[in-house]
Amino acid sequence: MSTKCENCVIRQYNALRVLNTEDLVEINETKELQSISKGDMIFKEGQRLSGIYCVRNGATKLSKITASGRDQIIKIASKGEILGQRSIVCEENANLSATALNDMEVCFIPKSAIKSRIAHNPLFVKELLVTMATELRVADNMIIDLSQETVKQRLAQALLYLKNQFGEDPNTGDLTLVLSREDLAAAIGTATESCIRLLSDFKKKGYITTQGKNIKILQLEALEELTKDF
Amino acid sequence: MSTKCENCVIRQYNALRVLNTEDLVEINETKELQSISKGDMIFKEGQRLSGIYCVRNGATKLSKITASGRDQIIKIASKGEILGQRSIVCEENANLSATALNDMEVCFIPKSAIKSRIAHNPLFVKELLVTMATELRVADNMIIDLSQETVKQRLAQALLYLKNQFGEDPNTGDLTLVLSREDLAAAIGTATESCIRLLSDFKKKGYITTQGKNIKILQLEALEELTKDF
DNA sequence: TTTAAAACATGACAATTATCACATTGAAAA
DNA sequence: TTTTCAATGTGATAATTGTCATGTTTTAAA
Repeated sequence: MSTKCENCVIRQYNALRVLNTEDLVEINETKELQSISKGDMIFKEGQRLSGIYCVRNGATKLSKITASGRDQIIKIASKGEILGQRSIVCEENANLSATALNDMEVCFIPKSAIKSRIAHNPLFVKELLVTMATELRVADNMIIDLSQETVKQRLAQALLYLKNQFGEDPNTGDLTLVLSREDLAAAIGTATESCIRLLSDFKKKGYITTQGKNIKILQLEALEELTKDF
Repeated sequence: MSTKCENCVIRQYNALRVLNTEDLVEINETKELQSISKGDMIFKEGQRLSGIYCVRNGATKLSKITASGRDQIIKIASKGEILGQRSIVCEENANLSATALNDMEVCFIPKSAIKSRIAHNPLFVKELLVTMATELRVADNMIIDLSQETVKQRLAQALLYLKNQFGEDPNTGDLTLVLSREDLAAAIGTATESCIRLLSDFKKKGYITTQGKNIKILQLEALEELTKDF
């Protein structure tokens, strides 16, 4: 896979797709390819960002940790998604932390290059706007889920989301994106023990099987049924 | 207060502020001033919007109702805020319903006029982008609150928010924006009965007094203390 | 003003979920 | 390989919150 922005296919997934060759050449000259190891933090809540990160490979959690010590995952970003664009647009410090869920490759694009595109390329701004508006809808719906659905329903939803978004191993049938029980709990907004307990429950009922951290969905329909409110 | 967009001070509060006179004259010709009575729905989740609404007076709740019958308030919008811009930007149906919390005056601006500004005024798009990005931060933080704070903490926060955002009656000291117990419960994501019970609790402790739907904050510090996690 | 309906309030109870304690497993390092 | 530590898993229990029932008050309409 080419590391030149002009030839990069990743950008088809995000707002960078609308940039012309001239813009892309300029971004390519300033960007920096970075390798991030599983568990490493790309940036931390409250930190001033000096650019955005375009995910080439791997997945990251965007989360916030509170005084009570537990953290809540707002979003899982993967291939093609951009991190930090909200902060750059608002000229604010990061509101969330980004932590690698597995080994990652990201392209760091300095703030100046992005700001310059925002200033001169209206089409790019429009694309950013649509992206941000879509993220807002997703966040609003997450608010609804958190306030209206039980932990069991949210776990079922999360498993279906992981299957749809990241797929299953063609050999084993296990969910491709492997989360620790702690991260899975943080994604659905519950205590780790509650999450584990419900996974055991799902196992007992034959909806899933587990092997270490790996999870395999056996009865898709049962999980889908759970997500419906009666 | 003038009803001509060119002279309207309300637009200082939103993205319309960056439009030039020419743009404003065009919008003024197509806009329509509407009166909305308390309790009326401006638009409903799933509905196709034919424009945006600029709030001149009054307040509205943006909420979503689920199959289980309860609704969750995502946001309270008031003077100067724009409703429906997310849907227009994404060309999607409304994700939330907007219901008047008191009598309102809104300016309806047809989709075509807004789309035309988006197409030709990069500065306007940039402003929309910043607005949307800010709303996204607010939504993300609401997710954190819902998952990490207790109902009691969220109620304390909501009361403080109502005071800061809408103020208190200079005579009585009551919170200016009056919400039904049901709406207050929907705002903090709990059952109406739980909300009422906690209000009674706050009364017993002397933090607040109530008279009908009116609430007066007596001990600001006590409520602020509650919002802190130990 | 009277009456009906809606909103508010509280008790009793059940369900959900968190917390603490501790056992077991698995993964990584010595 | 052995050892060590973190992650996973389970039980017991408590705290929080939701639900249902029912009475009271307020509001709006006849």
